This record gives sequence, structure tokens and C-alpha cells, in this order.
Amino acid sequence: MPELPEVETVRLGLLPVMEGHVLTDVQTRRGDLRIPFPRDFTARMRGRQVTALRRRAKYLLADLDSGETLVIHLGMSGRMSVYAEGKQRRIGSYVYDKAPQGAGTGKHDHVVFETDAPARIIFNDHRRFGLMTLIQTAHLDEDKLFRDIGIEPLSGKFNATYLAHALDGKKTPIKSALLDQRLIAGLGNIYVCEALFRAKISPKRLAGSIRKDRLPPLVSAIRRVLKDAIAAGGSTLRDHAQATGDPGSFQHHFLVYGREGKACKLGCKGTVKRIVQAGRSTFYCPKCQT
DNA sequence: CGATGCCCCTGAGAGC
DNA sequence: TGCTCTCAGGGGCATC
Repeated sequence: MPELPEVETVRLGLLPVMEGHVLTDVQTRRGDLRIPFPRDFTARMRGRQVTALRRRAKYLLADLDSGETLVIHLGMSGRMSVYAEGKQRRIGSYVYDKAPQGAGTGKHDHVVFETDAPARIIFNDHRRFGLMTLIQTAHLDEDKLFRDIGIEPLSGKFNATYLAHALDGKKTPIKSALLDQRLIAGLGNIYVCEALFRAKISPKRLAGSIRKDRLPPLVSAIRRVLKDAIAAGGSTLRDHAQATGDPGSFQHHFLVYGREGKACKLGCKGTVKRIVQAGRSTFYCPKCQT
């Protein structure tokens, strides 16, 4: 599920009930997700205030006043669902559900947070490819989870000059290069397909062979598609939900993803094709993307 | 250095 | 209705 826009969408929905709030209780319902929870996981969070809720690549980062940061990765199917009561149900533009009977006891509800907003936040992940851990905030950047991660595509540092440097000499297809988290942080299969289509670059083209004058449009396409997707609450194919429980809607704006066999939306009379690159589906228009 | 394939795990949807 | 097969947004790892 979650690529940068989905994680950012979840972060924005968690912000009102997490940032500045105290974790009054944390419960785990099993001993591990993709990796085991660290020692004393819940005890190290109980009673701590969340001083900031950030995002890095596809990770959510909740800085705690203890000097540790709760690191959350949603994997493929992870959700963070917020439930609230009374006036807390509407905060700004967010409307949270009341906790239904048994909220947090579902088969794949793995971690339950209570905050003093007050709110209950349930992490649910049926495939369990997600992870949660605690890392010293001051040493996050050196941690093995983060030390090799590239720049944020929505930051000012991401530009054609950076991209030229990152792709220089790379003999891998541009599709694979853009998915490489060491080069650009947070892009996943959907948004790489969409960005390459918008920039009219073939996913098969070798990364190092792209003419320099094609990089500014690619940078723009990546930024545009990410921003538009965040504005739409992300893309919901199967599992993604915003913190409010609402689906995202950017899937309605896909130009190529999942459109195999359908007409190219640029009106070239061509047909969208699906190929497999590095074990993952790539959708593109062979006529428009060169 | 890069490509490929496998693995983690579960569920949805297609086809029979 | 139910079985089996394929596939899924991520990412780490081994192997060639």
C-alpha cells in the first residue's frame, strides 16, 4: 500500500491526536510484526509526550520526550485508525469515528495506543510486513534503517542537478532507479509509473542514458504526482485508509497504473502495456514514453 | 555494481 | 459453494 503520499496522509490524520499529546497507554497484541518489538517496547512509551510527528521516506516518526523516537513502517497493508469521542471527533477538517465495540481486538489489530487527546489509535496490519521500533532520536540518521536513505522528493534539495548526479552512470532501468530508496526517498511502484508516464520517459530506459534536458520535467512530474496524491488522501487500491478511516481518492486519477490494455490517456491511440521489472508490475504507454 | 528471485504474511479476485 | 491459483502498494537478503 503505502508509498510517500499514503504515509504522509496518515501522518496528517494522526497529527491532531498525537503531536503534543501524551501516550497514556500502549498495548501490543503479539510479540512481533516483520521484526520483533524491542525490549520493554510499551513501557518505554507509556506516559511519554509526542513532541513531533514526522515522516522520513515511508516511515512515520513520533519523537518522544524521553529522547527516543517511535519508528513506524506500514509495510504493504498497515493502517493507523483513530477513534475519538465527543468534541475530539472533529478536529479541523478531520472527522474521526467513535470507537466501535471491540475496536483494537480485531484479528490483525497489533498495537493499540491511547492518547490524552483523548483518542485511541489502532495499528492494524494483516500482512504484517510493517514494523515498529524505538530508536534514540539523536541517532536516527545513523541508524541502519535510515543511514542509506536518499533525499526527500518534496524537499528543495530534489532537483534536476541532484537527479543527474544520482542517475549518473547507472545501468539499471530508470523504473528501478526511481524505486531505489537510496536515491530518492518514498517513491513506490504506483507513483514511479505515474511520474514516468507524465514525463513521457520509458521505464525501460537506462537511468544513466537519459538526456539532461529530460530531467527537469521528470523532477516536476514526480513532485506534482506526489503532491496531488497527498491532496487526494493517497491512493486506495485495497488496504490504504486515512487515519479517519476514509479511503484516498487518487486512484481515480491514475493515468497508467492498473490500466493494462486500455487506451493511453494522452490520446496517442496507443495501448497501456504491463511488463515486469525487478519482480514488480510496470504500466506504461510504449508510444508516448520513449 | 546490477539483475533476479525468494522470503516475510494474508486476503482478494479470477477461473474452474 | 468451494477449491486452487495468482497477485498485491515494501524491502531485506542471497546468489549469480
